[in-house]
Parts: sequence; structure tokens; C-alpha cells
Amino acid sequence: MNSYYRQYPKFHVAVDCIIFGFEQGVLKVLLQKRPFEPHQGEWSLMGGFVKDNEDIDHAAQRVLHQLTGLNNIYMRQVGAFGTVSRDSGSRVISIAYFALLDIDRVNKDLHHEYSAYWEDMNHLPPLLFDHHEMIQGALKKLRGMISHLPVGFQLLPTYFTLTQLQMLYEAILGEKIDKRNFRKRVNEMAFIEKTGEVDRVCSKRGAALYQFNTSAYQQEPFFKL
Amino acid sequence: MNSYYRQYPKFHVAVDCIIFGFEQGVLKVLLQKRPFEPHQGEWSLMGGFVKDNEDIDHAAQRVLHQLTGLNNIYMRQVGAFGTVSRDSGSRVISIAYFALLDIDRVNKDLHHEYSAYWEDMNHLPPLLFDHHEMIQGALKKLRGMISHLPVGFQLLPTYFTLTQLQMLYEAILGEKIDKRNFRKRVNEMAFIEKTGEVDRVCSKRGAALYQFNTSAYQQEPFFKL
DNA sequence: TCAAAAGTGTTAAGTTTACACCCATGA
DNA sequence: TCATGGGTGTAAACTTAACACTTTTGA
Repeated sequence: MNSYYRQYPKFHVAVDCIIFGFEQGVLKVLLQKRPFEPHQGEWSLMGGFVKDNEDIDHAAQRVLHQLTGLNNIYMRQVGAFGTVSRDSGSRVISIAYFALLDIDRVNKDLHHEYSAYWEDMNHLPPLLFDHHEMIQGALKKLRGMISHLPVGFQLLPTYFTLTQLQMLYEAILGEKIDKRNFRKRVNEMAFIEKTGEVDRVCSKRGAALYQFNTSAYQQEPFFKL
Repeated sequence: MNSYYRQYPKFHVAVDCIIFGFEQGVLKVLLQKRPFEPHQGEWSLMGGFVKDNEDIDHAAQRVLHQLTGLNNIYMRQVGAFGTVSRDSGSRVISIAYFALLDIDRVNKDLHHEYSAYWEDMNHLPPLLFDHHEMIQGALKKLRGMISHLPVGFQLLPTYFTLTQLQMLYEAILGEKIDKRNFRKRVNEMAFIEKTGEVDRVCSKRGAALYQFNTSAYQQEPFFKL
């Protein structure tokens, strides 16, 4: 190591993951009962310490993989949380990441191993340390993105109905959207394709299934919802 | 320290400051010639290591204070940069912050001590490590904020003309704004007050001086430029 | 037959954009 | 007197918001 650096202190650095899912019209977060002391058994985000020779982004992907078995999940950094006493166990600087994934892709057994449960964003239990603040930061960032970038699709299955898509936007933005205006705007987006398939699970009449077309999105990489 | 934590590695954690200023219609960043090895003499952001018993936000304020002598400056976190080899001296995880300040408040001697110079954002020299990426991240965040939050005022003196304000917005957003439309919108903002004073330095005719009214802003805490 | 969700257009209101000339002053 | 930057209003284009009924089908 460079000698100038040596005089300075070192810190534990962790990542904490805000894992968003969407189910039955409700935005959810995967929380766990903390498996070690201090505060064992309290609700917390899934986290882990950064390793030597590991990029911090990779650490976040690793923690997410451990819990869900999934790779290549859409994750973005929320920011670093580093007040002195945020973690009562020791000084830990933690970098929060949020992940968006299709809740149905998560193996239920895997996350039961970790005592992890999907909790409704609108009814969160009290959380460890500054984890609530991390979740609010993640939600704020997600809200800022959702109307301009096609990130919502990460939370839905490959095929989805327009009603599902609208409920997702409503859940994230926390406000009702006019159905006709919403569909009008979605119709103008070339990267949302009607598939010809029909879903009869959620509705008697049957709803057209759509999919997100990544390559069509490359053509017009921004939109306004 | 908690025993569970002990098994995990620790890291140097630094803060790097993107210090924005505004002068002669141009957005500038305060850069320094790095004063220690490795890469001594290369252009870099002003940074420093986080100390024990110091919040990371405080570390950023401290570094800024060292360089400028100023306290209570508007700073926001850009994010954590933590690839393994980002710093060739050692593994360092760095948290970037941007600061907005009135360039005229900076004591020229203080920052000459640190070989620090205001550089035009549009003509940046090659920079150390990932510092260019940090600056782009800061600019992106600033652009996202400027049209909804009154942060621009941080970059101007207490009294400013509408032409100055417009040039500031143009410099940050990187696009021309129509003068009449701009003034129309500014006029609708109750928290930008005409002072009655006139500036005769920049124009022969004299331009009305305005000021930002913090308490009027509390009434309507968002706007659309 | 009825409850539940899907699907579909138009109009009014509001917002945004484009645009050109006169004014006051110091050099 | 002229060059420089300060200051001002309107109309057209566009975007957004509000709004209600018909369709299909499984229970």
C-alpha cells in the first residue's frame, strides 16, 4: 500500500439492498429478520459486507443473489449512508442499492432460508438503523426514473396487461392515473408491443398481453409518461 | 467492536468534492494539482479521507472548508465510487459530493496554497482516476435539481440580475433559454424579489438587482422553471 | 343476468414556444 | 451617436386533464 494512505483509518463497508417487487397492485420490499447480533430478529434490509477485491456494485449483486438466486438483476445505487453511529455494532459505512425484479421469479424456499418476506411498502414495520431512510431514498429515486426510463418492466413478468402496468405506475407514484390517458400514452410508445396473447386469469373478458421490446426502445431512449 | 463484524475487511474511505462556481457566464469547477504520490501533480478533485468518529457528510464539509475557508456550504452527495482499482495507490472507496458556492466568497490565497484553480466545465483537463465520472454525475444531479429547487442561488451573490440568473441556468442546463419566457416565469416566483437596487457594473443602462427570499420560498417549496 | 374488468375519443383548459422592438446609458 | 445590455406582450402550437359508456364472459 502507498505510504501516504497508511496513516488514515479504515472502515467496514457494507451494502444494503432495497429489493422491490410488485404483486396484486401493491409495491413490496423484501425484508428479513436480522440473523445475527446486535439486534438479531429485527426487521432489516438484506445486506452484507464488501469484500477485498470486490467492486461495491458487485457486492450488491452478490447479496441479492444469495437471497434470491437471481443474477443480472436491475440494480442502481441509492447512495452512501455514513453517520458515525448508524450501526450500533460498530462503525459501518453502508451503500444502499435498490433492485427491481419480477416477484414470481424468486424461489420461495431460498428466501425462507433467510427469513425473508415481502412486505407492503405502504405498511412497513419498524426497521433497523437507518434502513427506513434507505427505502425512502430508493423510492424517491425510482419515482424520479419511472416516468422517463422503462424500468417498470423489470418489476413485471415478460407478458403483462395494461391494467397491470397502470397499477404498477400508480403504486410507484402513489397516485391514481386516468385509464384512457394512460393507455393513449402507452400506445404511442413503440417499445411496448401487443403480443396477440390474451390473459384470462385476472379478467373474465380477457386482457391483451403486452411485452417490452428492448431493441425498439434503443430507437427512442426517453419518454414522458 | 461486535464480534460478528470482526471477520470482515476494512477499507479506506474518502470523500471527493466537486466544487461548482459560476463566473462570467461559465460554470466552473475547482480543481487541484494533487499534492502527494501517486500521481502527484495531476489534476484532481479536492478530496480527503474520512476520519474515525466523523460522519461522511461532515468529512465533505471539512475538506471543502480546508480549501475555501467556508462553512455551511450547500453540499449534496453524488454517490459512492467503489471499483476495486479506481485508486492506483490502494483500495479506496470514495464518496463524491458536490458543493455550490459563490465564487467571489472564496479567498484566493487559501486556494492557491492548495494549487487549486477554477476550471471551465466545458474545457476540463484530463483528471485523475474516476474524477471525471464523478463530475459528470454531479452535473447530472445538479441539472435534475435546478428546475425544481432553488439551488441556483447558492452559486450567485446575494444580489443578482436576471441576466446573470438566466446565464446561470443556461450554463447548467447547457442550452439557450428565451429571455422573455425566462423573465415571465421568474416573475411568477414570489421568492425572487426585486430589491430596488440597480447594478451598473455589467450594463450601461443599469439592471435591476434581485434577491432570493428563503422564507417566501417556504410557502411554495417547488416550482417548474 | 349480473358483476367485473377491458376497451375506447373528444373537448376544454392550460402550458409552452416563438418571436422583435424600444430604452437608457457610458464611451 | 452608437454600441451594449435591459426590458417588455401576444398569438399559435402543443400538451394535459377531465370525462362515461359499451363489451365480453364466468360465476
